[in-house]
Amino acid sequence: MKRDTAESKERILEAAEAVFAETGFDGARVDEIAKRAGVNKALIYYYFDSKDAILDALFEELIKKGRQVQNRTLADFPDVRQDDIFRQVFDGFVDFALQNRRLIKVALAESMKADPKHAILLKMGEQIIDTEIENIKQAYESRGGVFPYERRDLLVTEFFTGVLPIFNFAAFYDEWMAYYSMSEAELKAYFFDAFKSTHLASHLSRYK
Amino acid sequence: MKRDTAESKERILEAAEAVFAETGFDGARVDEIAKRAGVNKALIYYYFDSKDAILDALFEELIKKGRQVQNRTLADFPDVRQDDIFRQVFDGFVDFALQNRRLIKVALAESMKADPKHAILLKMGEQIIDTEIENIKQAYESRGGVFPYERRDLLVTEFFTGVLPIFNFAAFYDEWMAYYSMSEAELKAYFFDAFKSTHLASHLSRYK
Amino acid sequence: MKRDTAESKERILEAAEAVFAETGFDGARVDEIAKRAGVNKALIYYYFDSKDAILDALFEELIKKGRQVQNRTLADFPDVRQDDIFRQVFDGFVDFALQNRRLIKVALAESMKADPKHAILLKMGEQIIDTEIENIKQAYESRGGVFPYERRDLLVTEFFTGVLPIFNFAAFYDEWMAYYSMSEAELKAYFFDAFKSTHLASHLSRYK
Amino acid sequence: MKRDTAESKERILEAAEAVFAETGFDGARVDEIAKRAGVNKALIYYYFDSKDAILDALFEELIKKGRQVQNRTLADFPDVRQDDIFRQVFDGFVDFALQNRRLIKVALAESMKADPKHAILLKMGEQIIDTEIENIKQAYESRGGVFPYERRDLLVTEFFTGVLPIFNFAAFYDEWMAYYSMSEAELKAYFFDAFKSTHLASHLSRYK
DNA sequence: CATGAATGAGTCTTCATTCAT
DNA sequence: GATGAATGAAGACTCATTCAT
Repeated sequence: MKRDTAESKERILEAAEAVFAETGFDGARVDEIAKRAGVNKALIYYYFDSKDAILDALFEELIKKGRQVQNRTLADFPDVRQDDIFRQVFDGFVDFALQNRRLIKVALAESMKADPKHAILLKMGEQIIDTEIENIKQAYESRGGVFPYERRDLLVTEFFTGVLPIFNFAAFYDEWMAYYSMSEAELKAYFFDAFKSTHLASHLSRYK
Repeated sequence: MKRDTAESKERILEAAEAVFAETGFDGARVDEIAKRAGVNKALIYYYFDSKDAILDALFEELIKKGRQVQNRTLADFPDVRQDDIFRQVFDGFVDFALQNRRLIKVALAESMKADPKHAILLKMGEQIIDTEIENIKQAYESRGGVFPYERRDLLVTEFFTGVLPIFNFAAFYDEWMAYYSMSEAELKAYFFDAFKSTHLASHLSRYK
Repeated sequence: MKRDTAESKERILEAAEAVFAETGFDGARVDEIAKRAGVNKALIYYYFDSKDAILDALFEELIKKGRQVQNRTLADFPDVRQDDIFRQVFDGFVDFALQNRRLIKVALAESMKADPKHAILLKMGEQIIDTEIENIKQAYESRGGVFPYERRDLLVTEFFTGVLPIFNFAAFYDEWMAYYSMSEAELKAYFFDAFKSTHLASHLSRYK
Repeated sequence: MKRDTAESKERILEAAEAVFAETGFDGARVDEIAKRAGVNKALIYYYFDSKDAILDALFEELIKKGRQVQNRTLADFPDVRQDDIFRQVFDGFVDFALQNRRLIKVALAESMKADPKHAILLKMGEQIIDTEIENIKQAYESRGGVFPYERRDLLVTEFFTGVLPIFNFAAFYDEWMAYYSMSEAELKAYFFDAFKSTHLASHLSRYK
């Protein structure tokens, strides 16, 4: 009873992402994933070693996508001196976060667990911020200046006031709209203003 | 295995909070809670109707504490015109968040689930922000002015760039220190600077 | 719905022994054990960590019983010079083997598996034979003689022509009676004759 | 992954024999057999109806080989009066047993199960011993004598002190060498001595 | 002949919850 | 209050077997 061949694996990943996001990883049932994917439960174990392995596969994909988005963004906006550059860069991240908000939810929840093997968000954050730092540093140096900030300072600043707010925005996007009966447009507009007047302002004042 | 009697309930709550924080609510085992509390598993069901009820009790306490902190803060700093008032107010919130970071972790994770009955963080955020808004509004009006902001705008702004960063800071506090071998003092210092230059700056520019 | 208290564990072990013997360990179903023991399946896991652990417990008991039988036998028949002593000793072993034939079946089957952790029969055999050797050696020495046999030789001889035939006799006891419609008495009589004219004869000719 | 075509079936049987011996029939996985045979799992079901059918095929082959060995032996040693004839006959059986020790393991384990359909060893034993009896009887009669033993007596004697020790020797051959770090030569030498001084001695004393 | 994909029916194990004392 | 024992209802994972190509 084969389907559009080899697409089953994709359907499983898609279904798993949805179920994980809705119930959390531990709350997710493999049965439910199978049902949503429209496949036999055993087929899931044909493609993946375990429930954990499904999440690993999803996270790997997420990290890859994140890297791609960042690389593309850096290529598109090589000069960070213009005032509106940051805004565009962050727009890119917000779109990425929204598109992947289901997995970001799971990543947030899992990363708060005690076992450090779950620390995916810290790893992703580190990668994103280090790349960003490297880029800004090069901009400084290409102008003959010296990058005047410490990595550890920037990691904290960028993670807690840059990366996390965007990820949280994505993670609570749907719940927020449901809770406040707010439209996507309204929510996005408010958030962009908020982010601009906080994180972006800080960026512009810092990196001149 | 009897202790100072009746303190068992407290021990159960304490143990549950720890276990929930380490493994997430769904990942937590009642057996483990009993073991850590040093009580028989059945005793947990003598005091609580269900595993859910334990979390409910913890959340209720958290909300109560949150309200107290906010009330105390508002009482201590009735006049928000001074530049450093906000800083003190947020210091209060950060301390509160850190002290309750185990439950905040759980609240964050649970609030991202699809079922709206888990939306505790949205409720808490709404309460905190509405109270804050009310306070600022009164300050305006006591000076004969008119509060010029919309509630929905402020809810978004305060939630995603005020409440959530602080809660996330608390939630990732331990993991961050472990991941980056960073001391509490260093992490706190960086975070306060970051928060000051983002959220606080925005506040000061907005509410004159 | 408690029963005659704490007897459940015993019933589980008893049922497991029966099921393991009938179907082999891998063929045994925990459900079937629970059904036969008249207990809830989960109770099995209350007392034992796993299906494996049940077998371990049974084997441990078997080894303990084996040691007891051997010690008692050696106490009863300290002087091995009499012709009929060996017969009595072996009678003791045959009774022990028959009484524990269900577990001996499992031990035989498991001991043939590749993974050395299953080698229970080799361990039991070694223990039995070493004790026996030690006993015979002391008899020699108490008479001022020297025990003239090598351990490795005796291990092979005793294991393959002493221990194993008796264990096999026990293991195939029921199947044999069913297959040949033979009575217990007839089977035992033939086997005792056979054993006497083989292993016992060898013993008597060897240890003078 | 095609090989010299049609040899696949042979490879499957070979792999199955190995896996059955290592893990027992119930512990064996068809996947593992396929992997070891280097064929697709479905191909196994092209050649065999079921996992059971593979074992049946192997057992059938074993029984055929057993018959051949016995017939050849009887042809080679028609006159059983010579003292060393039995020794040669048993040597033949030991070689046969060692060469087929993997299947003998499985036969032993399966034959101890409750369901009589597994009683292959009893069937094999009966065939071997009846043939042997028939042969000895003819020797008696050709000399004008009368064969003075009962079939049921001989069945028990030969099975438990003849056939089974040899089969067990084969079944535990590898495990024994591993357990005691004993060489093949040493083990064989000890066993032959042991067998000679027990079963063979009995034979020689009985059939004059 | 051969294979990758698919599946129904288990199979062990877990877990929140309850009960008798 | 407190506990050891007990249980129903899942839960993750397995496995022999089949199917389409």
